[in-house]
Amino acid sequence: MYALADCNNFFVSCERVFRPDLRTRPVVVLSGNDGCVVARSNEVKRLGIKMGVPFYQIQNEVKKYDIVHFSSNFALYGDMSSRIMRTLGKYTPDLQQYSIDEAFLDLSYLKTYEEARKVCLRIREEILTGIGIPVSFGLAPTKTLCKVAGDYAKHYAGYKGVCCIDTDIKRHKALEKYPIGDVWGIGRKANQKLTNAGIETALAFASVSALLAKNMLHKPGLDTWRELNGEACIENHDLPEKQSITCSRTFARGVTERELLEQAMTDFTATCARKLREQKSVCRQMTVFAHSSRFQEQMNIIHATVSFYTGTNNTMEMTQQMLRVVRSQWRANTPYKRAGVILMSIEPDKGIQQQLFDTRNRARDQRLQQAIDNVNRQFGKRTVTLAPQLADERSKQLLDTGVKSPAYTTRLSDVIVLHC
DNA sequence: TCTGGGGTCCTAGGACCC
DNA sequence: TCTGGGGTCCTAGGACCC
Repeated sequence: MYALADCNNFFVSCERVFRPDLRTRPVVVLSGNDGCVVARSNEVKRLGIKMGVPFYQIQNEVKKYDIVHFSSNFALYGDMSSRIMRTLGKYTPDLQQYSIDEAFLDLSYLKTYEEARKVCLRIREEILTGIGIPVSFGLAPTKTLCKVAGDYAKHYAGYKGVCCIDTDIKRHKALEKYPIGDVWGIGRKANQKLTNAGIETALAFASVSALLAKNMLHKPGLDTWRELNGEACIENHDLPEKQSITCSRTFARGVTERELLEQAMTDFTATCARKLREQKSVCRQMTVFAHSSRFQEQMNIIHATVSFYTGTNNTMEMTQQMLRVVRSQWRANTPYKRAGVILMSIEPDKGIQQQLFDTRNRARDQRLQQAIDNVNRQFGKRTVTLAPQLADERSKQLLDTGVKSPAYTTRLSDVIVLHC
C-alpha cells in the first residue's frame, strides 16, 4: 500500500505562503531568464495557459487578466520542500522522495486503506496549517495507480485531498475516464502510438494482453501495464547517490567574449564539483558543452567528454580540463547562448584506483580543496573562488533574473518582520 | 528581441572475446 | 554453393519524468 503526496501548484503555493494577497489572483512562476512558464496557479490553468510555454508568447493574457509573475526562487522552494519531506517522514518508515514536490510513502504497516486514508487526511492538515502548502494524496497498491488517484484528489473537491483506489471496481471506474496520455510513464510518442491503435484510455491499455503491451512499448510500457493492473513493479529505486550531476544555463544574451564564457563555465564546474564532494563521490568523466541558440539555423557547438584516469572531485583539476576544451574549440564571433558541465561515471570516493604514472600530488590537492570548502561553508559560497570565477558586473547581467521574491526562510535579512 | 534545468532508464548496435 | 554460436561490455541516443 503506497501513498503519493503531491504538492498543488508547488512553486506558486510557496510564493503565496508569504504573499497571502495573491491567493485569489492568477500567478505564474518562470524558468531561468524568465523564459518559460514552469508553474501555474489554478486560475492560470483555467485560462488554458500551458506548462512550459514561452513567457513572451502570453503577454496579451498577462495584461488582459493581470497575471502576477515571479522568477524562480529555488532557495525558497528547496527549503519549503525539505520542511514538507520532514513532515511526511514522520508517518512512514520508507519515504521515497521523487521530486522537489512529490514523494511516495510506504504505508504497508497500516492494516486497512481506511486507516491509511485517515492518516493522509491528518498529514494534509498538518502541512497545510504548519507550512502553508496544500498537498494532495493518492492511495493505491501501485505507484502508477497512486498517480491516477492523486490526480482525482486534486481535481475533485469531494475527495477532500485524499483519493483511494483500493478495490477493483474503483480501479475500473478510475481508469475508464483516464486518458492514456496522462498515465505516468506514457509520454508523447507512446500516446501517439496507442491512440493510433485505438487505445485511448488507461482502462483500454490495461485490458490488452501483456504480450501486446510489450510489443508496442517494450519493457517500460509493460511495467506501466502491470502497475495499472495492480501489480507493483516500479521499484523503490532509492539512489541516494546521483549518477550524473549537471550545471547548465541559458544566458540572457549570446556571449561572444571568451573570458566571460570561461568565467560562467568555471562557476558551473565549481558547482558540479562541490555537489560531487557533498555526496562523497568522485567522477571519471566530464562533458563540457556550449552552443549558440538552438533556434538559429546554424548552431556552433563546443562539445567534449574528458576522461579522468583517476576518479576526481577536485575543482581545480576539473577546471583545468574544462578550460582546455573551451580554449581549443571556442570560435570568435559566435554568440554562445547556452553552456554547461555534466559529470558522469560517478563512484564513491573510497578506494579510488591509483595510477602508476599519476602526475598530480593528490594528497596536497585534497588538503587545499578541503581548506577552501571549510572557508566557504563558514563564510559563504563565494568567499574563496578560482580566479576565472571572479564575478564582475557583466556576468551578473548574463544570469540576470527579473522579479525574484525574497529568500524568506533562508536569509536572515529577508525574514519578514511584523510590527505589532 | 524573447523559447528552462536536472535527472533516470532502456535499447540497439558496435567492438570485442572464445 | 557453402562463411558459427554464444557471450560481455560500452556508448549514443531516445523516451520519459518533474
